[in-house]
Amino acid sequence: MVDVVPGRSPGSRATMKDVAALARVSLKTVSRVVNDEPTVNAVLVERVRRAASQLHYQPHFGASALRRRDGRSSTIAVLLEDLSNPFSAVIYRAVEEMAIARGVSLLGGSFDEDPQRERELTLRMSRYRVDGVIIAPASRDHQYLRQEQMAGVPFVFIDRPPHLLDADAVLSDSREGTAQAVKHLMRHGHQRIAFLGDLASIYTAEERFQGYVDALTSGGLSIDAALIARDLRTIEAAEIVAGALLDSPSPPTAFFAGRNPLTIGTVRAIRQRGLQTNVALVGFDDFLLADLLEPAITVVAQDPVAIAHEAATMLFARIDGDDGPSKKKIVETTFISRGSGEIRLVINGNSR
Amino acid sequence: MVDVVPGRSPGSRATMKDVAALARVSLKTVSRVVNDEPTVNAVLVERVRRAASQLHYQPHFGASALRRRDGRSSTIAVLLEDLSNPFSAVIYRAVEEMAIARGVSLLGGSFDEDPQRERELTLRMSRYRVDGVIIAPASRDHQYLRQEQMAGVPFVFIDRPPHLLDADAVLSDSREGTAQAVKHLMRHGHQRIAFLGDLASIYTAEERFQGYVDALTSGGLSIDAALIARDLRTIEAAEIVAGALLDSPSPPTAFFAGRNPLTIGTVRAIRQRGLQTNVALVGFDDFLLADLLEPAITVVAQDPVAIAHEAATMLFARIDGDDGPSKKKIVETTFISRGSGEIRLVINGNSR
DNA sequence: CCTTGTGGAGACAACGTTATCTCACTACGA
DNA sequence: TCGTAGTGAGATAACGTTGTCTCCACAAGG
Repeated sequence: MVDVVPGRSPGSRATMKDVAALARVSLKTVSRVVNDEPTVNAVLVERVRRAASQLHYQPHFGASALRRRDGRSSTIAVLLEDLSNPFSAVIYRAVEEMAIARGVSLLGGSFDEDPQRERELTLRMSRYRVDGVIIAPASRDHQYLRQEQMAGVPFVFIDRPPHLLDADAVLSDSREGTAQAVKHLMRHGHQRIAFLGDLASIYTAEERFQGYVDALTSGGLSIDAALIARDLRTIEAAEIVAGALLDSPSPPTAFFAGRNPLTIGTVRAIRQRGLQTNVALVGFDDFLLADLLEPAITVVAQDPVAIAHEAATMLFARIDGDDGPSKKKIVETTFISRGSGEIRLVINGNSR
Repeated sequence: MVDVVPGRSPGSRATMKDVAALARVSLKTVSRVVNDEPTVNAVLVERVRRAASQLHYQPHFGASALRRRDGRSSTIAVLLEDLSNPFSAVIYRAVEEMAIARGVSLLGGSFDEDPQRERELTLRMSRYRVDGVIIAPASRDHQYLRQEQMAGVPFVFIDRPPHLLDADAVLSDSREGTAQAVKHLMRHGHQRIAFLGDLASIYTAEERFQGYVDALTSGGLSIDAALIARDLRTIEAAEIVAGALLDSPSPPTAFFAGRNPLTIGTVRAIRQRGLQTNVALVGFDDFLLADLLEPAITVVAQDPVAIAHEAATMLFARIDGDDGPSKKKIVETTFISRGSGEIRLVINGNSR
């Protein structure tokens, strides 16, 4: 069986014109059939269908969008911190699930906490005429998106709110979640609680730090700068810093780690020193296998699937014409006790 | 400061025509400036640039591609098993890095091992007129892509080869990697080695099973169907099956798990029974924290970044006109000993 | 002086599709 | 018999761009 179709040369595709010629109808009739318009005679519909399939006709979304009144590209952009990290990846996937039900495809991109890359990628998306954008921004100035909004592109911010821009947002309650976790450690007798955080320029990192401060302050503890390490990005950096803290003359008795890699780095540092049954640890964000470590790791879990569903729902509502005032949705965090966060302060061999 | 631009209403965008009018030049001159053609007077270039920026002009990729001779959409499709699993996510991200350097954006999609979804998503991509496709297929019949290839769309298969289609491929050496791992277990005295694998319909799952058979056969051991469990997809399923095996009258003394979730499920089953120092385990595919479990998990590691780089390089070469015969590239796996795979067979309390 | 060449810029058509208008034909009532 | 409404289908223009052709101004050469 030879898969060659008369009149088509390799490297080119059949167009409506070709289908129309083969089916002996006008271009417009093919268009009507392709778009399932009901005003076409059944005989012609059948003839067009047959011709289209014989020529392997695939409609050209771009050309169609160009001409259509609504101009929709059936495409949205999903721009996240790093598609290879689980938090971003799960969000992408959850949005994909909702988009596919609508026949919409996703243009995905990663910012890597680089504000310039955010700007370039996001503006680039407008060249594709995406119907909307879900964005976890790296920058803290989103005025440059005003023009895009005015051109009719809806934006939904996730994980981090818009700055200097009025737009929808879906956020986790990082501050409250962190405060709960730190208070939990305090209830277990800890007073020297170290904080490991990501870049202070990142909204969520700052929120978590504020939650830490909130908890200590509300418990009457003072903030000890020697126990605070910020701007940590990698497992390795956290491992080094946590190790240095543990080796210091007055080490912390508990850690709060503001992000997965920092939690893991801290686990490594604690393990290396054989302190895993003495030093408490709570991490922000759950991770696979947290329950299989010994002790299992207590965490403040986010719900990336819920965040993604909320964001996609908001975005599609906007695309469908919702022009009400911008909304802000907070998704609660969940505290999961597993052991590492329940280690009590031990002084001279006695549990307090 | 009001961000209103004369003549533009909300919901619409400036076009070249608008820019041309404002700059008092012809449409074509704007096109030349936008495309950096050198034959435009510097004064006009400046005037056009100013007008474009004043109107927040963003070129329309779609319209441009429609008209241009090459018809390139500056878009490729990256279609994987599940963007939310680390293997797929890392591949996506590595491709993204290479694409961004070329000014190409990614349309990403997940198949979830559903052949029909593969077909729908992939053909859908041709409606977007993507310049090329990287695909980790779910089906084992890719004849339906012939027409796409003939229309000039290059395909690069990763992780799994094309079937009934001539196309480039980048694969891991699953069979050899597995055989090595199973022989490693045999060298540590094991004769009853269980195999846990994914859907037999999946190419890599079948390859790994064959590697297992290769190793046993070459070592003179017989294949015991009671030790083989296939078509397992989830952590939970693996946990149940591994548990049942361990509880059986003649349990395996070692496990080979053919995929991350199966490895993790097996770890859980072994742990629950307190057998972690008695039963050996090697998993296919490395995972974060494998080294922090006790014992740490020995694995056959793949190199998703290398796979992605190879695939993207091949794809872009094709897009740039390489029309040589199809290529097949094998990326080697790496055996990483961490402890769980080095547990020796113990009989009556004596190490053999 | 005229011819020829050159470089810069505009006019126009076309990419593949859809919106709108028009027209031919049928059916039906007066 | 004719007019009228309704229906199905084609002709044409347009979406925002770029390829091609043309034209004009100016310079250089004879």
